Amino acid sequence: MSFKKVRDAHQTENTEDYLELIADLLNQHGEARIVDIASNLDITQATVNKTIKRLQIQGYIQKEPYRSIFLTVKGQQIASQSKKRHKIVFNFLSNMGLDKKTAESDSEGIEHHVSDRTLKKMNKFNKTKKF
Amino acid sequence: MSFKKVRDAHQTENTEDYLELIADLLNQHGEARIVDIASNLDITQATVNKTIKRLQIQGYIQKEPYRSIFLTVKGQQIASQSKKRHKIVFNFLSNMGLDKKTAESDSEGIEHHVSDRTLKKMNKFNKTKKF
DNA sequence: TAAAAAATATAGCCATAGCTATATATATTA
DNA sequence: TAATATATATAGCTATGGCTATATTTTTTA
Repeated sequence: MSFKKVRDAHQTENTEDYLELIADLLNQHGEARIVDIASNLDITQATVNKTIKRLQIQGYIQKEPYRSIFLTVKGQQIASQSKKRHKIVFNFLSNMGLDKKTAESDSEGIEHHVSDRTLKKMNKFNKTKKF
Repeated sequence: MSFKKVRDAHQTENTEDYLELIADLLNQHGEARIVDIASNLDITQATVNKTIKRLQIQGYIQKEPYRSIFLTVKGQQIASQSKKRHKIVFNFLSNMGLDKKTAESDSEGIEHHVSDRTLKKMNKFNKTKKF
């Protein structure tokens, strides 16, 4: 076993969740606001504000004070990769016969822990219905 | 989406990893020591010591100062449930055609994010090779 | 058994992600 | 436009899990 740097992994997870959500909000509403993120993640705006600051420092997002949020190229890349992974996992779970709700909530957790190898198998199965 | 209490989830993950590992060490070597846990998890003994203290306070393990670690009934229950989940996920990934190494490392991450519903599907597939 | 080595414990540091309470800025509406 | 409502920001608190450095205890070995 090797759980090395689980802490880092968790931060990466959190980062990916934020970026994916921000991308969704931008697509759906043309803008991503702190309130929206807070309500989606079911946490307070203060917490979101703090994390947004970190994401900004780390170069994933671009933002002016009191203005809404945009993704940098770096942020967009992470968001689209995450989205892609998410979709593959979601479709795979659906193809296993799971209901939408379960497939959705499980895929949110699982997407961050699936290697490229495994993802490829899932993707192949989604397309061919065979392993 | 609902990532409610992700932080709590992460602590649960960590707890499960520790308890599962402690159970393994007890089975394999008759005792679970802080050094062993540290080397297995690739973290320092000081960190393990601190977490062990939390697990003790939370009633998962029993331990005297400078002595090795034992699981309480509560701790054993979590450990065996985790182990069971882990095995199902590992077998499922193996049955998908993934190599041992990938199946092992992916299952460690995934086991904490699989609902009972999904677990059942995996288990059924492991037994019947059908969904 | 006394010295050396190994294991455990503790103190004190950092970063993160939660929270509440409060201040400030922006947007809405009367 | 002025008042109100909404959104954002900040301060300060908690708990966690990392770390290093250092003390203490236990075990091993010379």
